[in-house]
Amino acid sequence: MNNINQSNKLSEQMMRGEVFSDQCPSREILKHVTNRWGGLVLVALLLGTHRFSDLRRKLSGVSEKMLAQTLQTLEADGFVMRVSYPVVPPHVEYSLTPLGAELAKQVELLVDWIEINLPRILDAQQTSGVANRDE
Amino acid sequence: MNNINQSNKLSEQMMRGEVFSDQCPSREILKHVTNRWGGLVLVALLLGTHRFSDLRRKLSGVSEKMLAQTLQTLEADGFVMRVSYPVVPPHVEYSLTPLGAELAKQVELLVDWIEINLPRILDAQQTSGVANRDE
DNA sequence: GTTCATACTTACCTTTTTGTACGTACTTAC
DNA sequence: GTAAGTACGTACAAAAAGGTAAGTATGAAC
Repeated sequence: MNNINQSNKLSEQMMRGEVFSDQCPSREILKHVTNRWGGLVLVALLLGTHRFSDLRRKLSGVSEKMLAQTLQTLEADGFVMRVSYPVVPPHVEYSLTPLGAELAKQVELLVDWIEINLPRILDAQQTSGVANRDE
Repeated sequence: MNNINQSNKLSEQMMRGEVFSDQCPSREILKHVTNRWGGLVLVALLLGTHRFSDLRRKLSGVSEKMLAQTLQTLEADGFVMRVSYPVVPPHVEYSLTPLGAELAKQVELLVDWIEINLPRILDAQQTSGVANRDE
């Protein structure tokens, strides 16, 4: 359409054909981060170590099952560290690994942008003239 | 646990209790951006205006239904602009609004981080010792 | 005149994700 | 002795998301 588009056709491909293509492992990671609770857990842990129940109370709406599952996925990805103290009642602490902290900061930027610009967005939704069937 | 955590308990709440609480509209927006195709479409459109079929070819794996649905949601949010030329065969162009471009850049940062750090992540997955039941 | 391309919509079905309710094991508080 | 708190696992159910295949309208190429 325009020559700008034409000229970086190759560089586009080089720089980031990856996520666009199915099969790429980054799509999987992105899913872990962008599913219902993944991102929220990461951002919550940016504020420091939390126990399981602390997180549950903080993320209003998570079920125990989902929180456990989310934490396990993030742990398996190497983003979250789990430390369990063998006492009764159980005491388990979750924190970010250095890798996880970097990721979490990116997620936080995105979430922050949305929160900060929420008024603009809500306004744009009004004036877009396009109806959202659901929600 | 630590006093750092204690001391910003209040400021945490002030600054970003929002997404953590259910009910907040930002959660909805976040969903539009983080579902299977939302983020990818935004990032793709950062490279310029695209026609429907261009996007379809670019995002390997999207069905027409999903692409149409995703675009409509993003349009309703005011992130994407749709311009249709009444010719035959149909010709429709999609591009980012200024608001959408800002968002898309944030998403791109996140996606880029994942792509760039994929080797580190894959490595961390190996050494995490935690198995992922699915995938 | 049959096929192709465009940008969709619709009905229907499958997969994935999320939730609910319960169980466990142990201890402290009432 | 009954309830509550802790950090989960598990079976089952519900909901949401996604996919498939077809249809629509129109004209252009073969």
